[in-house]
Amino acid sequence: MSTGVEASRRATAPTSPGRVGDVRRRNLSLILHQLGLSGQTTRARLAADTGLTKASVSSLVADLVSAGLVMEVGLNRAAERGRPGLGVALNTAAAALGLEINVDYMAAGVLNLAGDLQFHQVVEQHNAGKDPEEVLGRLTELAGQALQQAEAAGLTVHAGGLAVPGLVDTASGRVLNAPNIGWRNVDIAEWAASLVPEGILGTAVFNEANSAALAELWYGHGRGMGNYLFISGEVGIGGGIIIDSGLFAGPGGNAGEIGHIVVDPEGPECSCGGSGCLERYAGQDAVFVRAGIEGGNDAERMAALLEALEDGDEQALAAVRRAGHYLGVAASSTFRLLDIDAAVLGGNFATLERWITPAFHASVEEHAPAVLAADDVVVSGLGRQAALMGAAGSRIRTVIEHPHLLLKQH
Amino acid sequence: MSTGVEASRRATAPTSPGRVGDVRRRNLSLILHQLGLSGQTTRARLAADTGLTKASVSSLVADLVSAGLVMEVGLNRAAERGRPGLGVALNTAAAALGLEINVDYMAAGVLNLAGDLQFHQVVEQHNAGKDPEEVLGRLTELAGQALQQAEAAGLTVHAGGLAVPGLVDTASGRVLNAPNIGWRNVDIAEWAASLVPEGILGTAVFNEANSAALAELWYGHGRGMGNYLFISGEVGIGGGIIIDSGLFAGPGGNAGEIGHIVVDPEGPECSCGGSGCLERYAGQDAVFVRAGIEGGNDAERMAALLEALEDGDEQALAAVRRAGHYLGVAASSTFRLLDIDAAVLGGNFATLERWITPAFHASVEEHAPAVLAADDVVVSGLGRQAALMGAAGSRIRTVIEHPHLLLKQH
DNA sequence: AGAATTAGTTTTCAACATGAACTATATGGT
DNA sequence: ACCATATAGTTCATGTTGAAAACTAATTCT
Repeated sequence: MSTGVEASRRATAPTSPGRVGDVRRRNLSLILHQLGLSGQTTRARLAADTGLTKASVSSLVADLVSAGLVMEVGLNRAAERGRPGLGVALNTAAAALGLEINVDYMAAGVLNLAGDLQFHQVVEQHNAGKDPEEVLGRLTELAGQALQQAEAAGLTVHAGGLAVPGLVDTASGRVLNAPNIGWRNVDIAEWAASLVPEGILGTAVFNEANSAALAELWYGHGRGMGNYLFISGEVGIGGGIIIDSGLFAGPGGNAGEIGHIVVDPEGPECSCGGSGCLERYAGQDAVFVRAGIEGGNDAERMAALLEALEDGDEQALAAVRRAGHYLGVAASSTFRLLDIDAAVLGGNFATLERWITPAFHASVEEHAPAVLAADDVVVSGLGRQAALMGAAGSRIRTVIEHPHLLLKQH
Repeated sequence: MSTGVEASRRATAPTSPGRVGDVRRRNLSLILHQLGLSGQTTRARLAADTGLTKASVSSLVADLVSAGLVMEVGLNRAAERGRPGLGVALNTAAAALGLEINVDYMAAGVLNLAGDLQFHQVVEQHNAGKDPEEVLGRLTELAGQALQQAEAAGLTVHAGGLAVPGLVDTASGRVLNAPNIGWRNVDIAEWAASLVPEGILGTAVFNEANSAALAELWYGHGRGMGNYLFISGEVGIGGGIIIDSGLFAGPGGNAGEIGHIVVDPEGPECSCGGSGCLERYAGQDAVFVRAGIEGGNDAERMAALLEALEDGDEQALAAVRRAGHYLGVAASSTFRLLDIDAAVLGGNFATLERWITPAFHASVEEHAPAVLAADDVVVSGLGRQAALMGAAGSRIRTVIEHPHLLLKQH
């Protein structure tokens, strides 16, 4: 007697036929997924944990081993009676390349199947207004170094992911509009295709905030949270919506743009053409102006703001409190609209944590009381690795969800 | 060479093993889904449309016929050469019961697999503050009449769906909080279980606005839209988010509560405990007060408002324009946040269409320019049938997505 | 009447997970 | 030492499933 759960957690009806082979694809993925949860384990335990039979697990694991996704790691002493199992684990030699282009830096790193960031390099560099070809050229170099290191360490890089601060069309590999670096309708599919020579899965483009939101979910403080709004304070304000332990990307793949929620219908015009957007109240520039901080590049101004806050400068404190207040307004609306009850703050908001979260909390309590528990606001600990790890992690997930793409036979 | 679509349209990794039999379940559903699109067709065309082989289609259709979900409808003259196909179609004798409890009426109807509303009855009745047992008792009577009519017409009612104006827990069959009828934490699972005697799928509870949003998608003006925000103006303001032709229900099943988006951070307190909520600006009571309409029940006041608007009463016009303006603020935020670009207005907002949509459009153009095309705001035509059809339709979808539940053997 | 064309069924086959039987390797008690 | 017991992993027969191809059926065109 069901009361209809299946109708609320909607799984849309299939539009393509199921083949017998789909079952194996699903179970290959299931094994990888379970290995991600269990770490090192044995075939017998995998069978018990997944509900598959021992026979099936053995067969599936054999395929995954020959695809280089799973490795055998000697005996697994269970310290109990019976024959000890042979240890199996995700193959740490399988990896994905993660890249990020941001306003004042670019970064590259290599993430293995188990989620360990193996190499990571950040290059400070101003990318705003630069020619995309030039920026991509330098990124190619940086990626090449990372790939070389990976190869030297015996890793196989199966895919790449690039995070950029703006709207992207992941499907076609284009950056639609990245205002903060001045890119508009840049097609990087061709560039991406040649980037990872061995990676038969190619290189995909992602939105920076969405990538960071996923990085928190998989590798950061969002682990185990399942549902939250990630708010990224870079030059603009980005966001990522995590629902049921997955990204809610929206129909076009660009949901989560919390920076252009209207927080005051009578508010000032925004660069997006609208008015009263959150970004005009809690964006980096808005806060600097309110705090009376002038001159220097972004990093210098942020340093000056932090110093002023440490010194108890009333103008700086008020500016940050105001940002937190409006951030809370936008978050309240989002919580109510999407039925979620937690937030993760990243980017500058993580840096400003001490001063911004009290105002944020108070504002949410005012506008959407009883939604947020005290410990449901978490601050990112991933820093500048977040977007890059999310982009690479998305590709790792692609491998975990579609391992059959890497099987030799067929 | 993929650029990673599969990573953006996230399909979370499986957590349960796939069996060979799952393939058939999926293909049974695929056939029903295609029949819903095609109407009457033939096995050969089904094979061409779905990608399955003719042999598989024949076998699947045979199962569905014996389950009473598909019927053969004589020859299908194609007016071309070759052997004519045997017509097959969704069995119009398979149906679901739809029910709605609202503030000042309750309704019942029976919807068949093809989406035709067979019986439909509305009873004007004030339910606010009444004892749930009493209301459910009267609804049982109404449902009984509908079921009797259905039986007399030879229909088989497989499941039921009830829409209520408030937060529900569909999984456990409870109404968590329905402020406008005064229900709080009412467990109706037991009542629901005994409602549809033959229906082995039971009766499920849904949120009224979400149900109405789905009704628009399947049977109303939302057909073919795929992505939109449905805004329901009843006593409160509800909403439903349709993404990729499915309901985005959120983690708890109650997403879409657009009525409590903050449209003015300095705004008045709301009954929800927050402040500046949309409902305080565009809710029924707020509009009546602004328009200077007093006395009478809701229906009478709405009639008075419409008369005043027709007469060109400036106060009434301003009140409705103001509601449209703030509705546009909340919609703008939603569009940006969720990356959607269309809206469907239902309930009172459909009634007030002529006066409210110009202000709505202007407001969206001001706060989120270039998001909305002129023809991307649509008005519901389903009226009081919307919620009921959505609730029944959700159960019809359950059958279409899980037809194996109704197969005799196994 | 016969060729052409389309619909639908039957037959054969390969992929796949299951379940049971079997082999392999450990521990613990006597 | 030896054997019962327990656990790990493999082998093999079986049932379900859709694909592919051959086949039968029904209609139109010439």
